[in-house]
Amino acid sequence: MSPRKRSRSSSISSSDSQPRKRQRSSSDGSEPDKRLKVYIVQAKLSADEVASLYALVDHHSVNESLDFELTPSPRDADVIVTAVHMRKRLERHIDWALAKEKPIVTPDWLFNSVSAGELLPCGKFAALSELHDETVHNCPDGDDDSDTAASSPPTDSLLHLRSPSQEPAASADLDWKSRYACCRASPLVCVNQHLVSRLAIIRRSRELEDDKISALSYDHAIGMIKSYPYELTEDRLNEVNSLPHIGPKMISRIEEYLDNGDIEEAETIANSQRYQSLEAFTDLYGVGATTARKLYAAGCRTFEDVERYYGVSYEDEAEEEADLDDGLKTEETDDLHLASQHNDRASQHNDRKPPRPLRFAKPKIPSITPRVALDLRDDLDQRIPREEVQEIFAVIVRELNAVRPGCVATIVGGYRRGKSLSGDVDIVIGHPNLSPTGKQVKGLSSRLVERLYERGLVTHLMYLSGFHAPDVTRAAHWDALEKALTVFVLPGGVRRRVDLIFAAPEAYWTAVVGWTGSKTFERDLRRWAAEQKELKFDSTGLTRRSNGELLVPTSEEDVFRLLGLGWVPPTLRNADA
DNA sequence: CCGCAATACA
DNA sequence: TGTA
DNA sequence: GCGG
Ligand SMILES: O=c1ccn([C@H]2C[C@H](O)[C@@H](COP(=O)(O)OP(=O)(O)OP(=O)(O)O)O2)c(=O)[nH]1
Ligand SMILES: [Mg+2]
Ligand SMILES: [Mg+2]
Repeated sequence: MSPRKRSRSSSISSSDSQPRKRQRSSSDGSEPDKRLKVYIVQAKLSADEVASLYALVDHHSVNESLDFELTPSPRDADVIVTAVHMRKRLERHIDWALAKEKPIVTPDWLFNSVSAGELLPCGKFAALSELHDETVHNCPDGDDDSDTAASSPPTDSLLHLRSPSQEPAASADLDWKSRYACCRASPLVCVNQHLVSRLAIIRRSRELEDDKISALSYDHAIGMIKSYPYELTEDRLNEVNSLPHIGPKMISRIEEYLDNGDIEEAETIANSQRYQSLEAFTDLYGVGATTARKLYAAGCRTFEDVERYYGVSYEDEAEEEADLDDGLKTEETDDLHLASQHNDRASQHNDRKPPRPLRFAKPKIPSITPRVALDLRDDLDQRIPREEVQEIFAVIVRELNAVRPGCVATIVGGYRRGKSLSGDVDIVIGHPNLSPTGKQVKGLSSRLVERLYERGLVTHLMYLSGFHAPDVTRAAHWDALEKALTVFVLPGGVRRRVDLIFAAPEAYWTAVVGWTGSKTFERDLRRWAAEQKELKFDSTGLTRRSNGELLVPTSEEDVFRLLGLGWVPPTLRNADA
């Protein structure tokens, strides 16, 4: 989202970069394609285990740093995975001379590498002890021979360097003049970034003031400028003027910017008490624009005011335990509740719905209340460095594989688009092959969250979907996704928002696309699908509008193909400011 | 003039 | 109304 | 605020 300011202290410090002269390296340093070829010896593996391994490998998986590929021939393999431990047994599948030239590892090497987010040293995973030395020598871990073993800086090197740059080149038919963000290439930082960040202030103000349509217009204009490949100058005005979503109003904004190096309204807004207060209030989880305006109208200007308003700290939480999660609890001062229960009276007295949605097991996981949100603020308003995102991801994958081995997971959200700091961690979890309607994932959501909670890794649960009473009135396959929105903490660490999205196999790739963003990119994907292709796209799937037929993509690229779109790598989906 | 992404859940 |  |  937008750069969060350190609220609190005044200092206006507009630290935005000035109009750039810097050339962005156009070639975008893509790698010479380092896909690691994996050969899997099926012997001694159950069908399930084989399927799991194939799933891991086949879906290049986990994050962009690891890129596997199945190979049908051991001779072409960079690594051979087997559960066989004896020479005689292995020789039935692989020529011994060949075996000595390859790293021969156990399936655990693959799982653990995926968990760690990097290729691990093979030593501990040698499948045959008598080939241990050869295996170590041929191991694809780290960089060839330099053998810094990658063990000292555990989850770094490979990952950190490779993730921001992206893999396959963007499709040729991207067009910066298109009116859909999903047809354009939008880098994280564009050549006119300073202008973009000024427009973003106006946009944000419109949003806070509940002028959604105006905000949308600025979203569109910002998106156009983000993908405009030239530095804006007077002589480009004509060209820019002819761009979609750039009308008279936006042109006047741009002209003002070119003349004065800034936009006055943006400056005024940014300096206004109201804007600063509203912006700060919405940093509180559960406080949106509407609530922020109400707080402001109630006289609040600073966080101290809000704390007072909601009843200051301490608040013995003795009575907190007693009440159940969704019975309304008249909390806080009479007027402003954070978004919460607005049970229409109908269901209030009516015992229609399942009396107990089968409450999450034993010790209830704390949910979010206004007080909790205030307590969490100091942690949650800190943004998350990439390295920590990877760390959190590795832990979650580790726990996930304990709960359901063979799952595939991908970090999505801003991280995947290359942001160096993220507001939260978004993870899509799937089990790409196997089982028609996600029997593998259903219910996984609560099981994983329970486990994380028991281990002290999840402290709060603000949202959990996935239990379904036999409610008939469910149109599409909305149950193709389960979500858990959590507060997660590594031992001794800062508490972080972590979103877990569990996808049924047929929804896995649309979920990846749907959760990679950016937000404007997503809206335009849906618009494109509807307006140009008579398709309906959302993170649960892609359907034909005529007959509702479900189109099931087999890869992320396939999602774009089915939509009739050129490939846009995640790092070029940054259509928002 | 009308539509602008999408939609279940708390 | 807020959330992804 | 803009596109159709
Ligand atoms: O209204 C929304 C909000 C989110 N998303 C998708 C796109 C977005 O990229 C993704 C993850 O949402 P999140 O709020 O985590 O945003 P982000 O892009 O990951 O940025 P941040 O670094 O703030 O988490 O979910 C939508 O499609 N519509
Ligand atoms: Mg995110
Ligand atoms: Mg998120």
